[in-house]
Amino acid sequence: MISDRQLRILKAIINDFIDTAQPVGSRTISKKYPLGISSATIRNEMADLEELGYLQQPHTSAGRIPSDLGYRLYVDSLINPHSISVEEKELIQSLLLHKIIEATDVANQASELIANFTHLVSIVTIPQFNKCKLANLKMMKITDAKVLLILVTNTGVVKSLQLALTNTDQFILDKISDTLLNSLIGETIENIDVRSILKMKEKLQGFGNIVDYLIPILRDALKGLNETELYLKGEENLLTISEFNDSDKARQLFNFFKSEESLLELLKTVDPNRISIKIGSEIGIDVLEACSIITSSYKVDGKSDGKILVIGPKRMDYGNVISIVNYISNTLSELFSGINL
Amino acid sequence: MISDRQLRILKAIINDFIDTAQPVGSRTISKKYPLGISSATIRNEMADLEELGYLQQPHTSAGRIPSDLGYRLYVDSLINPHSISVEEKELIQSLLLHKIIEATDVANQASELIANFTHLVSIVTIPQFNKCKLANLKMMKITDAKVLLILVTNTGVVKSLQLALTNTDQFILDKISDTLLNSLIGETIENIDVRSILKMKEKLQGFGNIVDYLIPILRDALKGLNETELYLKGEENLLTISEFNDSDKARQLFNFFKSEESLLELLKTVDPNRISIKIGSEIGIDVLEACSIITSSYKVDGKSDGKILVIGPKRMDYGNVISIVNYISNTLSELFSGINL
DNA sequence: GTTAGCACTCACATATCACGAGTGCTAATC
DNA sequence: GATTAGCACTCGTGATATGTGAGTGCTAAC
Repeated sequence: MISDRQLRILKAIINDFIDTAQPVGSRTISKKYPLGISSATIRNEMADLEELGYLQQPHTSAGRIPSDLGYRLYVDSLINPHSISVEEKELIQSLLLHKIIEATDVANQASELIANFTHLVSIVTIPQFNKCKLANLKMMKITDAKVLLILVTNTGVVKSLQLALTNTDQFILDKISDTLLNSLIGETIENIDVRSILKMKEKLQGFGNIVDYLIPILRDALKGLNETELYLKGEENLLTISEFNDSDKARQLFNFFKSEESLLELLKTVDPNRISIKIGSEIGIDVLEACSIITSSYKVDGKSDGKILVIGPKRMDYGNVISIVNYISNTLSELFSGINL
Repeated sequence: MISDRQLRILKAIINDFIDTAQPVGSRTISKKYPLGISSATIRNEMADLEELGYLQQPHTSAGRIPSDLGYRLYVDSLINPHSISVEEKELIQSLLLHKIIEATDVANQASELIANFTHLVSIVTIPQFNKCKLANLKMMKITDAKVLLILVTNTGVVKSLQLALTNTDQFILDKISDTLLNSLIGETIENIDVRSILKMKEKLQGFGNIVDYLIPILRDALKGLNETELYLKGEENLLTISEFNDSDKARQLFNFFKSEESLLELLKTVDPNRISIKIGSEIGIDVLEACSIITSSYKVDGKSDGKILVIGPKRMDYGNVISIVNYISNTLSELFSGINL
């Protein structure tokens, strides 16, 4: 087992390393942290902590740095609780709750906010639109060949889709829109299948051929809605992180972030039920060996749906990141559940 | 004056430098380029070219690199004409002309395309929406407190704006939308002022108080439309460019790109009438001293409006970039003028 | 159990050196 | 007179040696 004093020393070492990015020596600890013990004693404890696997030495005559196991212990029991300031909360509220209407904009803005507050890389996905219920629907003529289909969910999320529909008239589009809305309102988007559209064809006797033409287009358009979209922000922050300012490391990470498949794969591993932290090798991805990932999710109508992910070096300010992720995920949950709309 | 042979040598040197990023020596030129003269002769000519200011020597015993003046001569008269392949054209067409409907998406996609094709940094701005004519308009209820105003221009560009409007009914919104559209159709967005909205108030006698409430909201929403929006893509490409893989240089550029004001300032200098190239010091911005910028613009309804900007190292493949920028700007001009819609 | 003291280690910074790519100049050649 | 071969010279780069110091582990004293 690990003693109380060892824990305090470990915490001091990790805090110092998070600050300085340099291997921490025993003298540094004894001078900077008021533990009331000499550097020699700390040296002994450090040797023990290394044997236990919580620390490691880059080379014989260097100080210690935390191992993944050390970080694990740290995040599980040692991080300083943090809470974000009122000003930050107000900024988040004002940016997320006002002036934004499309789900994509919300996710985009949220991701930007997280990246700016943490100075790390952030990913936010938008909730699976097709699990929401339809609340409003309109078709608008755009040009002679294009029609815009606009869908609004009961959670206040807007999606617009382009349909290739020639020779239509706005009057007819309005009629069809109204009929469609009346038959489909309250239905979840994913349940809007050809069957339910066909049913409504009867009600539109006068417009038979347009409806025939519309059905497959509508079906294809709705199918496209269940792709996961993700919003990645703050890549540029990687450049200011000493771990990655070897431009090769940075490039590797940039390339990883460029590949949407890799990111989707990574997103699949997010535990939707709680904030979770993965450290270095725990992530299981070579490129991210030097990183830690903090994940969370937010709920739409009580069901967990959208995901939040922050990627940074292992020596990140976990307390701070957690509090920000937490606050944003709560805000998004409220937002998409319509509480604040 | 500069002789024909000197021109050929200068061209060879710049081409080689663009390839290798290394100072070019006389022997390299004599071996790689079939100019039919010996390295000694080339050496003499290079000394002359340096005296004329077209070349410079990083240090005494190194080869030559082009000066800004050398690049200037090169882009003015020596670049190899390039034309993009049919496959590339098709890719651009298919990505820009299909599935996209909002102006923001078009600019976003175009910028992404340019960045991918050139492996450089690209900026595309969207046309001043408020100079276009209104073609369609609808208001949609989203939640009890929010209404979505959707505007469509005669060029097929869609903009949606959120209005804070409580206690409305979709039926009333439809009525108001129709009346608004009827009075405003064909009007340029910037001409839709309070006066014209007021005029239409008469026609909506039954909805007096809602209209009163709506007018200031509408005015504010329309005011927000003339902000320049810009889409920056390809920053990550900077990392693979040897000029910037000193992570400090890269960071400086990333910071520059982060600052929207700097970029808007830069965009102001774009000559709307033709493709233009600025090299290094010609740009007049310290951070971009090592860069060249290629700018162009595209037209909406015959008036030049949107801007395109490519930023890269001085030793970029000018011919290639020009052809891509050219093609994209033409495609966007067509797109926003509705020819292909 | 704690701490002072000391020999030891090793990354990092600095100085030194050899190499070679590239130059300018001169003299021979076409 | 233009071109080219030849050669001494320059100087950045990369390799090698050297010194410094932060930090360690261990021992012995407290």
